[in-house]
Amino acid sequence: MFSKTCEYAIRAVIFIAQQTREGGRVSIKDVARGINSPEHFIAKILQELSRKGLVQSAKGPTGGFYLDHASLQQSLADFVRAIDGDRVFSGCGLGLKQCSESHPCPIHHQFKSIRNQLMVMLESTQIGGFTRELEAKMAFLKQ
Amino acid sequence: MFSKTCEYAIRAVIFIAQQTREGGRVSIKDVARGINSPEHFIAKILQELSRKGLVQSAKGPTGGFYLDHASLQQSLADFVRAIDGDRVFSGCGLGLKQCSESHPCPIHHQFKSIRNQLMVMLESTQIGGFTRELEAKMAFLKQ
DNA sequence: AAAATAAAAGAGTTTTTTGTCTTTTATTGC
DNA sequence: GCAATAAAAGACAAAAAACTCTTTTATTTT
Repeated sequence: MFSKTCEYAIRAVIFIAQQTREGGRVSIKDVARGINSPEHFIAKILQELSRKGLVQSAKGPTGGFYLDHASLQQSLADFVRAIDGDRVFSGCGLGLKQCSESHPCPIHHQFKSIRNQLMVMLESTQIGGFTRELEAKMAFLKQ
Repeated sequence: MFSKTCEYAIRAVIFIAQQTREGGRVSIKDVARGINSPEHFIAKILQELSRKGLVQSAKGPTGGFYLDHASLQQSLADFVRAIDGDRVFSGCGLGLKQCSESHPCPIHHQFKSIRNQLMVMLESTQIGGFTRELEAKMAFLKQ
């Protein structure tokens, strides 16, 4: 569904949101440990998200990653779009470039419905909304 | 959503179903032209499906690919499973190996619902069921 | 100012996926 | 039996995705 990069990105950002809920910052090392991902790989991904303004970072001692008020309210869809683009939401299920309402592939309409539901779900889910479940160990970000 | 291999596979099999609806066979060349795919690549894919008994083939002059009665009734889900496995239907949205009902990722439940709908859709769609739309040019397999 | 810390940047490597080319095997029609 | 046809098989090649390592830059603390 999503690229590995995107999976790591979402897990990382949810992790950062939880870890920094009372201010503070979290280092790449801790993120990598917290979501069980390759350290340098997740570093690259967070750099990218940082450049796009979807996560915040600070260098030096006491530095690390965190989310400002705006970032905390971004939806999962925003992060997915930033990493994987919107092929997830609008690409043809059978890979046709020209697939559209007026030139549909055989499963166009069925797929459209599924993809729309996926999009609604991702649009309506805020990245900062999982903290409680994670605290209560009712949800997990690794293994 | 699906691998390129799987996209080609589905398009190819739908094409074969349509082209051979009154008996007869269709060559790899024609399949490749009909769905606009790399000839040798789709050949590999059909070989694989042939080995698994999901499409039928015959060598030599008058040879080619076709679908027997059983294959025509297979669902899209069967072909997807044969190529991409069932990660599409059951894999974790965030890539966690251990994600499950009792050890869920934060979006486990939401994803499960979407994936189930995808599965129901693919299970309830027969590969041989698109012939009419294709004939009427209300659906397309290339461009 | 110097040392320590932590992200940013850049340049790889490895693995997987996608795609190509050549040879072999089976079947048909003459 | 021979030539032609078409799929099967196997070995490569290219591109993309996933991952690693090293150096640089910015910041803080002492």
